[in-house]
Amino acid sequence: MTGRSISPAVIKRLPRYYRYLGELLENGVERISSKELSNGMKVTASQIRQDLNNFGGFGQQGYGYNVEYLHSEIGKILGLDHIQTMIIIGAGNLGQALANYNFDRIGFHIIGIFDVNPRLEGLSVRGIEIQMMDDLPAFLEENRVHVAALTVPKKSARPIATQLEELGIRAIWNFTPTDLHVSEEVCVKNVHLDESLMTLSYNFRNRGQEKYSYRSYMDDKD
Amino acid sequence: MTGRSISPAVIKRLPRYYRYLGELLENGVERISSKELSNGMKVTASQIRQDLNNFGGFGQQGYGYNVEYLHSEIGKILGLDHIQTMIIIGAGNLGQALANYNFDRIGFHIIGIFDVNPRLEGLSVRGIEIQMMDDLPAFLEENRVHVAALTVPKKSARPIATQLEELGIRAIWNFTPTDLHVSEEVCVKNVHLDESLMTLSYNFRNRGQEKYSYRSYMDDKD
DNA sequence: TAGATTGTTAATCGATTAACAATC
DNA sequence: TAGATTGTTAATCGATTAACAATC
Repeated sequence: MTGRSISPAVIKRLPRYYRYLGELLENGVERISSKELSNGMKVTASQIRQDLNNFGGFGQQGYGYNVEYLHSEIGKILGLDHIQTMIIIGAGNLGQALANYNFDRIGFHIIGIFDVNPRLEGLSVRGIEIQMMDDLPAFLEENRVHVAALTVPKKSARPIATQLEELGIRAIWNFTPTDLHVSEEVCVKNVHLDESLMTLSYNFRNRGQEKYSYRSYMDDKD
Repeated sequence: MTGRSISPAVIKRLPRYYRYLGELLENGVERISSKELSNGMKVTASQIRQDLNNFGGFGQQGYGYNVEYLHSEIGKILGLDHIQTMIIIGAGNLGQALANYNFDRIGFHIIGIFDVNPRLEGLSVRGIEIQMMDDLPAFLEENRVHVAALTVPKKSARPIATQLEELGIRAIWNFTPTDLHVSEEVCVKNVHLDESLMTLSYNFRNRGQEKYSYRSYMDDKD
């Protein structure tokens, strides 16, 4: 369980498994085989078994997988089994939209929103008061923060990322349309909306040219 | 230029090339070699040359690439060389945030916002009046729409996607945390925020375990 | 026990990297 | 011309799929 590191391709599929299993759970499905999962998710059964076996065997020969158990195990792998805290840096439209999104559902609790605009000071979003960036260092002294979502204007993205790193933040969810320059210590996950839209544009304009394949699912639609 | 279809892995990298070249352009850089690009973008020079050669040769031996030319050619490949229209379905926080995001910058012009909530009727976001879903069919008769961004609640996502398909929409930018069931005719690009956050969570909790590699850039940080 | 389905090894496929001849 | 750097072919690497023995 220690040495080998898991391929990013595998990691990227786990949340989708997790979500699908969650839906099965809601529908009262107790057990499922890799073959059935394969049909429902448009992934090969072989890949599902390979993926899961990176983390140990969760199934049983002749039976398949227990939905509830598998769901909770994948949740553990993804770190969803305990509450993590998040702050939002940048209280603009996107920042406020994130604050209103229910990430508690997957174990992420938003405990602070920060901005530089004094006109926003004291306003609340979903019961969380917007604070000034100057207050951030003190806030981080008092509160353990796992993830910072970055929704500031492009031009302030890099300096603020540097500041966050200096303040000890080790995971940044980056919504700014730029690449951040932080040390290898800091995990960055980009949500580049413009790039996402551009690939949709490409696929839209060249649609019909791809030969259909199972594999294309994740590549094309994500 | 016709037959072979381009790998999704290549397509996914194009927007990032485009963005980086745009920055070089702003900084007045006229020419660049694949080696220099490689250094700046943390991708191998070999990969850059391979990627570009899927679309024909944009460079010149002994010289490298003309930044402006390459930027504009990639823009054409991605369909950014002419204005495309977009509507937003769901005028909640996320929908409004998208309406306020400047996608005109990359050639996408938002021409309509729709919702089912009558209390939103007549309100404007960035000068665009929110219309009722009932008005959508008539609107689509009058206006050519290339892309529909879907920012409705999870439970209405699938029926609305079906409706959009029936109304002739052929590209959906899906922000709902679910997979849509539409025909192969319709291009779907998912922005699954919850899944994105989950992979960040995984990487954050297992940080330091990956061996560093060039390749990991796109996989880890996107 | 017989049937089903996993866990896992082997085969295939595709994507990345390396190398180098072509050529500006 | 000599040097630089592309376009492209070949080699490597990794990820997906297939197959099957293990076993519930």
